[in-house]
Amino acid sequence: MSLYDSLNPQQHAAIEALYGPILVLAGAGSGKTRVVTYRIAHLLESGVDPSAILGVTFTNKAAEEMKERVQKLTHYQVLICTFHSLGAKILRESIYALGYGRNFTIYDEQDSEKLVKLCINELAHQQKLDAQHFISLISSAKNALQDPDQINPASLDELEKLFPDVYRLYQAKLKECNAVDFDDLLYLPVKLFKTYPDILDHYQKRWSFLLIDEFQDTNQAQYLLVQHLGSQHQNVCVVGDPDQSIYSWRGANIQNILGFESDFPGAKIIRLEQNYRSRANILEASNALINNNRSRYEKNLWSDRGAGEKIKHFTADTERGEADFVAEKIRYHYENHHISLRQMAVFYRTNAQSRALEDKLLLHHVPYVIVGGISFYQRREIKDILAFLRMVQSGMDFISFSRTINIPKRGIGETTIERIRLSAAQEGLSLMGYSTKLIEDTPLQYAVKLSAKQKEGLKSYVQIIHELKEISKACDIQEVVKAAIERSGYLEYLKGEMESYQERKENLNALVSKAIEWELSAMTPSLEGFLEELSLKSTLDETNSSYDKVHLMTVHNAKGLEFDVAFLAGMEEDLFPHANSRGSLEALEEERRLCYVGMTRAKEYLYLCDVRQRFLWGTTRIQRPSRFLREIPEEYIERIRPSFMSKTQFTWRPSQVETQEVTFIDEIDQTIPEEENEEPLDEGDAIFHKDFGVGVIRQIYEGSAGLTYKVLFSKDNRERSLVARLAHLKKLS
DNA sequence: CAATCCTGATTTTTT
DNA sequence: ATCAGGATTG
Repeated sequence: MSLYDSLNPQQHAAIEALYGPILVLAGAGSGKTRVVTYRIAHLLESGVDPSAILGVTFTNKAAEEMKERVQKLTHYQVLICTFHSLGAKILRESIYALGYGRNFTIYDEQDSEKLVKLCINELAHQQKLDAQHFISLISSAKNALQDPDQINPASLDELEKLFPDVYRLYQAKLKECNAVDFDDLLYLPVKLFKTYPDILDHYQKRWSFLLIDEFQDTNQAQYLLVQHLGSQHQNVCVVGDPDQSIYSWRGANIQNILGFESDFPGAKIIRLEQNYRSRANILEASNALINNNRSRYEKNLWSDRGAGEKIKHFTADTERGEADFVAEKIRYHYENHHISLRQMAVFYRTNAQSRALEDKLLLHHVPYVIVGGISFYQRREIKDILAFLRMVQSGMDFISFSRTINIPKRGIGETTIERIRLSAAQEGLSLMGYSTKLIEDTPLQYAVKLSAKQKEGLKSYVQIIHELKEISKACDIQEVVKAAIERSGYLEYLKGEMESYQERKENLNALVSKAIEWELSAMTPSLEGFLEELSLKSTLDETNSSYDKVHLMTVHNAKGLEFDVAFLAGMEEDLFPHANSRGSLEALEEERRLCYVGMTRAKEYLYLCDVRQRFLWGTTRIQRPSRFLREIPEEYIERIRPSFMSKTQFTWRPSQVETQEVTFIDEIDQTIPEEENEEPLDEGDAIFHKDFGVGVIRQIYEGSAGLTYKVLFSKDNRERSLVARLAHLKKLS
């Protein structure tokens, strides 16, 4: 079999044993994805039915990548999905046994929070309780598979006394809305399997070969899901690396990887220890770092890719200096090593750090893309339209009802909404069913009194939903989405807020495009399926990834990726390791694993940066270098002085780079003579900038590159420093 | 009772 | 800035 010749003996062993449980301990860069895809290929070659194979990953990105690679290798379609979409799939088919309808809605955190607040208000009357806190309590309870009755009251403090009641009511309300939350997607299937062995049996027979990726990040519910599905046939292959477990705060349990051996007796254990990714300097430095963790299984990753360059460590004065350094080094590698920008990445611990980096990259004309930043689907306008669509789908979904009923303004406020909810429940009707009766003047035992205006409004609302329902029966998804935007009068409603109208409108257009795209790609397109997909995907796919851009992301987001050049920014105490890990050895060790993940992403060049002074949490703080810097032996590190700072700063632009911001680069490059800026600008002036929109000048000062404006732009609330002679600023009013 | 205006907090990581 | 929560107004 020539296909497998390229594998090393350990990889080979992981692929050969088709039956029985296997635990693959795959170190960073040891060809894990390769093993999984080849294993699937081998299964198919041995005559296993493609529909009998189930691959489970942690992220959508990983699932898609693996699906694609299997498709390329074998030309078969194999079911590979995330834990959450697997849960959704199982529930769509079998949730009726738990008393929900199969067209249930999936609530995101915002939706859940609203519901939790309702519960708290109902139970705790005047008392003010922290909804966020209760949400996390509910989430951990579900991850630990605890029902409200199983909560130990002794473990609760004074403010948490009501927790079991809130949890119980919350769960009841979810059911009333025919909705499930994120955690339910794991929790309910396990419950289903426990209660109904025949349903479990069905799934055990359906998927007789399981492959689980990133096993170190599974929580209790996910683990039990795997255990249930695999307990009969035992054909379970799990792949993971305990050193890369970085989601314990979400309930991930490293012990799962240990427990595997006892739950699946006779499991074959295979270690992949050859790293094909990084240069030895990078790999050995990472090994040295992770060795500082006390609770850890010995492992020795090695690389034969040669020592490579030493890791560079740079200390900047401020976060702007740090960003300048990053931009400069990106330029250096791009020009001298001809490394494409997409092969370079900047990692940071917290999302907030991206601001300074973005500013400087823009200034230096370095094309970049932020991976997994602000979520597209969490934007208000998107959520509003989706809520309309959910009402079409279900009619019981209170959260979506209360979100949309007063859009546009119909004079129906919170109080009326709550009354409708209550009365509908008392009548035993769905929200839509009750509303229909109400406007038809059908005699009701519990009728909500409405003013003429409210009644008129409710009438038009019900009519819109009915119309959309008709359209959804007859038309494509994209037509329904378009209709939801048009019939609801949403654009007119948006015009009330002139500020962001254009942007929001564009987002809605993007939603329509997404619907078109989805229709083309899905095998059996349905509105239900479309909504489900959107609920489970937090970010809009970067379809423009064909552009050559530097990738910016949090270290968490970097897992599973690799780059020729990687920067770890903000290597400072209280930032990385994060302040919240102070005093907890476990949390600190997780930070260290996170740092390990970040470092091992780099193939050729790795930069670690820290800053003496950083604007953080509202103030400028003096920062100390991260302990992680000290934990890396000197021999692997080269310290860099800030002497490189040349005046080339503002002149570089990637020459053959194809970017979306072509116009931006071209325009900003034509330096305008200063006298053309006829209107003198002052601090406090409102200005308009071609690329950033409206802003206010916060400060004018003499910077290293000349007169500089510090401008706060309202579009994204970011402060950017603009060199006066390059900036196109028009004074407003 | 709804709509509008004001205040204060906001930043760890995410399916 | 934006969002949520609270007070005020109509």
